[in-house]
Amino acid sequence: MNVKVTDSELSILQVLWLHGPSTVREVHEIICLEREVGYTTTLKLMQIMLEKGLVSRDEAGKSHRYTASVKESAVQQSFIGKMLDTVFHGSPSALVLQALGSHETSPEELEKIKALIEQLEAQQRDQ
Amino acid sequence: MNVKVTDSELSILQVLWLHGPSTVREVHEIICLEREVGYTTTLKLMQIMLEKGLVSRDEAGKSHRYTASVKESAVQQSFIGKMLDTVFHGSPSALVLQALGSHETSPEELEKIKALIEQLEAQQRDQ
DNA sequence: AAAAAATTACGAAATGCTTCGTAGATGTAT
DNA sequence: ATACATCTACGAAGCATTTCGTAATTTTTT
Repeated sequence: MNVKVTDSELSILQVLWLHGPSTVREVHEIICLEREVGYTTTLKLMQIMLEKGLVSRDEAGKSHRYTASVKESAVQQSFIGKMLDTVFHGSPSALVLQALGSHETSPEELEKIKALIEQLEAQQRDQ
Repeated sequence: MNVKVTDSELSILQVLWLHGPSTVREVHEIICLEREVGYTTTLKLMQIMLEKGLVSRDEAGKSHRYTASVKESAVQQSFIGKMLDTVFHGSPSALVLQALGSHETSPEELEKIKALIEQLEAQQRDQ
C-alpha cells in the first residue's frame, strides 16, 4: 500500500524516473554531479532496492540494467499521506494552504489548481 | 532557517503544540495511547530535543515542564519545502494537485483554497 | 525518619541507513 | 592467452535515531 523510500533511495529513483532503465554506472554518474559518493555505494543501494522490490533489473549483457518498479506518483502519494498524518492533522486543505501561501506559484499553475477544484466541486454536486 | 525534526521528535512536538507546556509524564502518557514505549525513552528524547533547542523547559517545581520552541507552522513549512525539493521538482502546484486529487476534501475546504487563490491572483495583478 | 514512588541523568545497546573496501567474476584489449 | 578494466557480491564499519536499564536525586507517603 504505502511505499517506503529513504532519502538516498529516492535520489536513485529520481534518476530512473527521468532517464528510464539505467545501469549502476549511469545512475552513479548522475548522482555524482550533485554529491561525491563511491561507486560501490550506489551499487549496494541499488542491490538493496532490488531486494525491497523498489526496482527490477535485466541481467542480460555486460552490466545489469535497472528499472524503477514504483511509479513516481505513488511515491508522491505516500509522502503526502505521511505528511498529512504527521504534520497536518489529516487536513489536505491545511497542507495546500501552507504550500501555496509560502511558495511562489505562477498564474498558470494557479489556473490549473482552480480547474481541478471546479472539477472536484462538480463531482461533489453530482453525488 | 530550516527546522530539522525526526519522526519521534515530531510526535512529542505534536503533544506540546496541542496541550501546551507539559511534563515528560504527561507527554509520555499521551504518546503511549498510540505506541507502547518506555518512560525513559520519552524522557531521553525530550532531553535531546532540549539540547537541540527544539524545546525549552522550566525546572522549577517537582518535575520539569517542557515547551515547544519551534512553531508548528515552521515545521510544516520545512516539511513542505523538503518534499518540494525531493519529490515534486520544486513545483508547488504539482504538490497541490496530488494532495487534492487523492484525498477527500470537503466543500468548505475547497472554498477556503479558492479564496486563497483569488487573493494570490489579486496580488499578482497589483504588481 | 524511613520506605516507597516518581523523576532525572546518563551510558550504551539495538536498529536502520549509508558508506566503502575487498574479493571474485566477467568482459575487453593487446 | 594474458593483462587490464569493469562490474557484482558481500561483509562490515560509520553514523544517526531510538530504545531502555541502572543509578542517583527528589518528592511523597506512612
